Order: sequence, then C-alpha cells, then structure tokens
Amino acid sequence: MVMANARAGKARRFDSSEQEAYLGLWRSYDRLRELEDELFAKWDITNQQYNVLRLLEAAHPKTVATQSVLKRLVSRAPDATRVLDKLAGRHWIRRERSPDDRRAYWLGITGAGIAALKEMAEPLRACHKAQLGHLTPAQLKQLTALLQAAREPHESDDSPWK
Amino acid sequence: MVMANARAGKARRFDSSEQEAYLGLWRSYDRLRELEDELFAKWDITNQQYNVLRLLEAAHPKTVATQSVLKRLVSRAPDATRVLDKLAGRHWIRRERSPDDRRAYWLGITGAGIAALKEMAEPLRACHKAQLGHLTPAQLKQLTALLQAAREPHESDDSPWK
DNA sequence: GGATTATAATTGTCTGGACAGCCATTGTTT
DNA sequence: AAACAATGGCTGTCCAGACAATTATAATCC
Repeated sequence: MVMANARAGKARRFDSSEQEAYLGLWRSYDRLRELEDELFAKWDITNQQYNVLRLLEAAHPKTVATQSVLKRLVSRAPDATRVLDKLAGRHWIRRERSPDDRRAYWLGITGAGIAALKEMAEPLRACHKAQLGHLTPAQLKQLTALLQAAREPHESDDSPWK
Repeated sequence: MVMANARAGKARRFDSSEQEAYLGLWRSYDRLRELEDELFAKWDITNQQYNVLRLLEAAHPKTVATQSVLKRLVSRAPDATRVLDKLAGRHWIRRERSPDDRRAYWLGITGAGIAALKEMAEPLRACHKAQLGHLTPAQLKQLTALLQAAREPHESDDSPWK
C-alpha cells in the first residue's frame, strides 16, 4: 500500500519568515494551552474566567468597573455578561451598580472566589512549569521580550499589555 | 468620580516567569490572530480551512489521507468531517474513498481550490507582513526558534511541528 | 475462522466566542 | 430643556471547538 506524502522531505514551506513565525506562535500557543485547559476543566472554569478572577483578586478589596476588567483581559470578551454570570452564579464575584452611573457595574471578588483561587494556585503553577519549565531563565526572558515586541504595534496606547 | 485601579502602578504581577511567558504568548497570539481572522472573514473561510487547503495544495496533484492532513494541522480538529464538508461544499477539495481501506478517504485540492488560494496569496502575505513585519529578520528567526523550543516537549515524535 | 479490538469517519449535542440589535442611562448640542 | 449621540450592559442567534456515541471497516488474537 502506498502512503501518499506521509512526510515528504522538508515538508513545510512558508511564504515568508513572518508567516513562519506566526504559525509557530499559533502552534506553540495551541500546544501549551491544551495543558492549561485540561487543568481548568477540572474546576469547570475557563481561562477567561480565571483571568477575571485574578484581576479582581489583585484589586481586592477594592472593586473594579467592568470595562476596566475587560480592557485588561488577555483576550477580548464580547460576551462579558455571560462570563460574569457564570462567576457570579458560583458566588465567586459580586456585582453592584455604580451609584454615579447606573449603567455601570463594579465588580469585586468574594471570599469564596479568593478561596477558589487559592486552591488552584499550586496546581496551576505546576502546570506553567510543565508548559515552559524546560526553558532556561534566559530563554524565558528572551521569549517574553520578543512576544512583547511582536504584539507591540497591535496594542492600543492604553493597553496594559503594551 | 473615583476611578478604581485604572492603572495602578506596575499593575501586572506574575506568579512565575513561565506564567509570564505563557500569558505573553497567549496575548500575542490573540492580537495577531485578530488581523488574520479579519482577512479570512472576507472570503468566508477559517484559518483551519485555509490550513487544510494549503496542505492539499502542497501535495497536489497527489491525494492525501485525511488522517495525514489532520496530523499536520496547526491546531487539532475534532470536527474534521465538518471542516472538510465546508471545503467540499465549495468544490475546493475532492474526497474519494480509499480503494484499499474503505473506511478512509483521500483528499485532493481542486482547480477551484487552487484558484482560491492564488487569490488569497497576496493579501495574506501582506497580512503577515502587517502582523510581524516590524521585527528584524534576526528577531523573527529568534522568535521562531524560541517558540519551537517552547513547544518541543509537547509535540509527539511524529509531529511535523517538532 | 470467529470473536475481539482498533481505526476512520460521521452524527448529535453542548459550550464558548462572536456579532447584531436592544434597552437603559448618560453626555452633548443647540 | 428637547433632541440627539454615545456608552454600558443584556439578549438572541449563529458558528466553531469539543466530546461522546454510533456505524462501517480492518486488523489482531486466540
């Protein structure tokens, strides 16, 4: 039986080095994310939800405007309401109407939310170690810097990621 | 009116340098992908679909087993059938039963598929340039190498991405 | 060689991401 | 102050990603 093109020499060709880098970025993200997703699945939580919790924890005991949280998220959340609904449903966050602008909400993490984060902290740390612990500190630093440079022109001026 | 924690000093703290690198990876991927998605949306195609087309074009005029294509995709495709359905629906690919294994299919790109790719080539190249063209060739090379190193332990031995 | 196990693809279903339209509220303009 | 525009959030809907169950076929194991 003939196996067509199973691994035909230098299989992968790229149109440009930019494309090569981008596909590498995509691939690496995909591989690493799988590890994290697996962990989050155990707590029935998504990385976005976790992200929100972390931001609120950092601000604790102060509360934060929804829009402020959204701007700082790693990836855009067009369905913010539903993400917050899920967290509020588990009583991990509180929402209260802003007194000066009745359209807006202030978000705060609850004690249960903080407890949940605490429970996840160590396994998550181990997960990140499993993801990238094989790189040297110098490599990690370099990678972080290059990634920052890569996205820099695509960040708005007020982005916390800039 | 008091703005709570709008940009409180060194806002972002990380638990580890591995986490920092991973979040940077996620963020950069998210920003860059947005550009590409925007382009693909114009042709009503997803990056996964494009990916499949490219792989089939590379093998053309030979045909490729579905499984072989799936292994080479950038990100896992659990719904392979439906991705292929879409491409076949636009007559960009052909599916034919393997004669020696009636479970399997051979996939091939059609003339229309090749034409579609040709039409997309230049805008896409420009897109990749817009994504990462601001990096120097040395930076691109370094980034590509670091990304490869980052995912290396998470690739199976037979992965084309290793 | 018949039973069991593994593989390839399809299908149903659920969830999250995305977008548009909506309502309520606030800000701006004249 | 009335009209209009902008903002914050909510909801309906659609689509892709994910997973489990199913069917068909092939390979393996007594």
